[in-house]
Formats: sequence, structure tokens, C-alpha cells
Amino acid sequence: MDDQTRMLTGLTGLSGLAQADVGDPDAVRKQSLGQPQQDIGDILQQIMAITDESLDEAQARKHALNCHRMKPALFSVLCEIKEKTGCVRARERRRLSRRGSSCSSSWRLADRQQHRALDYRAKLAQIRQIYHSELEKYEQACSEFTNHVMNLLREQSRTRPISPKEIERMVAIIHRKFSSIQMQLKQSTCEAVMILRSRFLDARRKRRNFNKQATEVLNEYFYSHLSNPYPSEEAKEELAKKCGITVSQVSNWFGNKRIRYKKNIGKFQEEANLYAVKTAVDAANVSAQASQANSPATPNSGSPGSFTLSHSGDTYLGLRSLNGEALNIAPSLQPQVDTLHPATHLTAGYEELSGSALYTPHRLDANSWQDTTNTSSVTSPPGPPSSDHSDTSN
DNA sequence: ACGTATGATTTAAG
DNA sequence: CTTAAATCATACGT
Repeated sequence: MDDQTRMLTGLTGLSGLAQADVGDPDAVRKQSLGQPQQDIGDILQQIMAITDESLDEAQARKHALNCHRMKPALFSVLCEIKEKTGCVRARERRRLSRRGSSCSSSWRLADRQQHRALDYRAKLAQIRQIYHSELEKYEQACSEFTNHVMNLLREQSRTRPISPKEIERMVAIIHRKFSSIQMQLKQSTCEAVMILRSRFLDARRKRRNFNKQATEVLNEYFYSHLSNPYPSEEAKEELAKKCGITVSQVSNWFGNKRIRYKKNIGKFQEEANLYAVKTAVDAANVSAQASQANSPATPNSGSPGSFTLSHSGDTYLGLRSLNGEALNIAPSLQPQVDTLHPATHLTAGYEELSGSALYTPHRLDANSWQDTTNTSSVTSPPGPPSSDHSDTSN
């Protein structure tokens, strides 16, 4: 029985048959020569069973093959490729950074594109190489396995009659099995190539603006968290999901938004008020009773009604004049200020930045993300030293 | 055709 | 890693 198990392992594992058993046919012959016929029948059944295996099992087999045979060689080849591409990338990077200061941007762009193409081609070559080596392995394994089985049958033919038809059938089965595995390999390789290509083309694809709904969602979040517009990882994920974009795109968006908002707050007043109204309305729908309960202490909290004016410029100016009062009420409502009175908050922040010096420590703290702003850039935007910001245009 | 808006990338700092 | 800031490259409105 021990002999049988040995043979079975040889049959069920491609790696096994590819290595030792075929490598030493005499051992096989010796084993099978003294074997009772019933064992041979069992073995044949085992062989037949191979055809009934699922693709998963085939995959597992492939994995086993990967693990045992030619693995070191393949691995070293892959390492070589990786090292080569890594070197190229590093060299390219160094070159870019060196040129960056002295050469024009068009050179850098060309370099980048060239590098991308290089990277793409290297990866493609890598995939191709892996595919071919795998294919070769399978072909070899197939022929070895076929030989193995043929030898087996030939030995058996001495003890029992085996028709050539039977042998033919066996060989056909083996070939079918291997070709199906090879097809799978081919398919997965094609898939990999397609993914690579689509990524490569994606990188060069023209920029697309996010759709309106997406920017609306993002803006809503931004202006309703104006005191701290740094969404957590979870928040980013949710926003990404809601907007149908990636998390990194959300991060990009917030990065751009923060810097652009900070640079020219005046320009974003209209937008801010718009979303302030939106979030205020939303908040009102949720906690209308609560805010009403608070209203006696804060008579001016009803003023967001003025935000509904379609002439946002007027709204802004009005808010500005109300600022003194707004300052008094805002701190008492701080936990809700962001959602209930964003515009007030915002305007106050603007006043602070524009040098009006009317601020509370609380507000300063809340808007600390803008603290590093160069105040002059707000009061007098970079470029033409115009008298003042959008106040005049508004 | 041009200027502006905007998403992405790069660089440097923490 | 994340972020601010600068910059790039393209989309888009006029």
C-alpha cells in the first residue's frame, strides 16, 4: 500500500510528476511491475478523476507547481526586472529634480510622459515574460505527464491487454486538461494586460470635472465644516462613495478647496452663503424645535433669513454690518454654529482675517486652519494691487 | 482665442 | 503617511 500512496502523490501533484517520478522512470517501472492489477485499476481511476476536478483545484495545482519548480529561476528573473525598472525610475526621478529648477516645464512634462511610457513597456514585458515562462512550464509538465502515463500503460500492457484506443483516450484527456489550464493562464494574462493598458491610457486621459451633484456634496461638507474642513478617513470614504469618486480624489478636492478658499475668501462668499442656506435649511428641518427653544436668548439668530436674498453681494454687506452683534451670539451657539449659522461664522472669520481685529479667542481657535494665511493676500490679492477684494465687485 | 475654473501632481514640511 | 503651497494641464465659458 505504501507504494500506491507514493504513486498517487506522483499523479495528483504536477510538481511531483514533473520532478522525481519522471526523472527516474526506472523507479516507476520497478514499482508498477510488482503491483497487483487492482492497484493499477485504482491508479487509472485516479487519473480519470483528474478530469473531474474543478478549476479551483487546477489553480491550486498551479500554485503548487509555482512553489516547487523553476521558482528560484523565475524569482531571480523577476527581481532583475524589478531592480532594472526601479533603477530607471530612480534615475529618472533624480534627473527630473535636477532639471526642475533650471529647465522649462515642457521638458519635465516630456520626461514624465517618457517615463510613463517606459514604465508601461517594462510592465508589459514583465507580464509577457511571466506568461511565456508559465506556458513553457505547463507544456513541459504536460509532455512529461503524458510520457509518465504512457510508460505506466506500457508496463501495464504486459500484464493486461490495453487497447491503443485506451491510450489515445488517456492522452487526449491529459492534453485537454492541460490546455484548459493554459487557456486560463492566457485569459488571466490578457486581463492583466488590459488592466495595465487601461491604466496607462487613463493616466493620459483628459481631465474630467466632477459632476454637479458630486461637487455639491463636497461643497456642502466643506462649508458645513468650515471651522475644520478636514474630513476623517471615514468621512472621506463616505464622501467618495456619495460622489462616485475615489478617496484620494476627495483628498485632492479638499486640499484644493482649502487652499483656494483661504487664498481668496471673498471670491467664495457667494458660494459659502449658498451652502450656508442649504445646510441651515437642512439643519432646521432636523432640529427646528431645538433652535427655536434657544432663540429667546439669541434674537439675531433669525437673521439667516436675510441669506435667502438672491443678491448675495447685498447679503454679504449686510452681514458685515451686523457683524458686531453676530460676534456676540456666535460663541454661545458654538456647537451648532457650523450647521446653523455658517455664513455668520464665515463672515466673522473673514473680518478677522481682513484685519478688523474683532474676534473672540474661540473663533480664532475654530478657524485656526486659516491662521497661516497671509492677511495681505486676502485684503489685497496677489497680482494687481487693487484697492480691495471682491467688495468692489460685489 | 482667451481667461478662469478645476482636478491632479509635485515639493517640502511635519 | 497627511498637509500646504505651488504648479501643471485640461475643461469650460466668454
